[in-house]
Amino acid sequence: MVKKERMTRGWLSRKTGCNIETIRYYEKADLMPPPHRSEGGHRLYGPPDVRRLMFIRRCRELGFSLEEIRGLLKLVDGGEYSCGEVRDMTLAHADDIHKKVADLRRMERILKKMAAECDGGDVPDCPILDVLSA
Amino acid sequence: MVKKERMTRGWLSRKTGCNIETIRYYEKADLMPPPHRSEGGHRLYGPPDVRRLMFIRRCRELGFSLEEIRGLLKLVDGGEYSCGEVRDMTLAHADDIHKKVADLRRMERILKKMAAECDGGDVPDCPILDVLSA
DNA sequence: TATAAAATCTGTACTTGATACAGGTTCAAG
DNA sequence: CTTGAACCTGTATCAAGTACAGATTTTATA
Repeated sequence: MVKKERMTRGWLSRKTGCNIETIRYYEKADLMPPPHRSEGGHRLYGPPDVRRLMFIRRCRELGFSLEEIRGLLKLVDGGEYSCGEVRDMTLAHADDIHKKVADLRRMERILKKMAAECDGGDVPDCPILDVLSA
Repeated sequence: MVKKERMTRGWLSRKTGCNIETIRYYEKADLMPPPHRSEGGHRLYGPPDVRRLMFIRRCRELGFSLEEIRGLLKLVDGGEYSCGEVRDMTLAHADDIHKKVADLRRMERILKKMAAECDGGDVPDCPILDVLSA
């Protein structure tokens, strides 16, 4: 006998790691489609919803805005996705991230240097403002 | 005669690229110090404010919360902590940054890899979308 | 100098991307 | 058949801004 598990909002939340309230929010925000409902009005999902929500979550982690994700999903839903458009968005994001990494590494190095100077006993004259505001 | 340019909020906004309203917001949020005022009550800034605001902006771009930036600015402002405390906070921040760098590098790698798999044409099976929803 | 136009002032409302809570209903286990 | 967990809706809250309204100040032009 197969264990019949109801695929409710809580189930989807557990499957995806997405906050249960956020699922409702994404539905209202037109990222997730309105799901089927039980007799009593409870939301009922399925594996495709897991896939879609994972996609949304992954995109958020990668720094896409909900608006951008809506765009990506439209490509998915429409079936006529232009791979070039998706690639362009992706590369633009990758480029942003690359620049951020460079700055963060610079900042890390400076903070470590400050800490080292601080070890010596005198208050360091912090150069971090200069570096990041340049 | 030197052209005397009033260093108002609009000036600071133009110098830093920061939204003019956001400057007021940062003042209320204790990130920017209350500036001097003209006779009529208009805010008057100076070069140090440009430096500080640029720093805040860059930190935001790098993913620091206002709370974290407040912490960094306290280190920068100095005087409030013992040398040991400064060193500890600084190293903690450096550690945070190190983790952020690792995460961002991972994201960048994934995005680049996905883009590489994409030939840019109108192929109706975009690998990026597959990868993201997998 | 008078006055119009631009900039700024304060306070409040709206936005995004969630998350939390209140009070009521449905579901499933015992 | 009860009872508690899970779910429902709606609204409130949060962070980090952004926008607007109506009043005042500053600056430029006639």
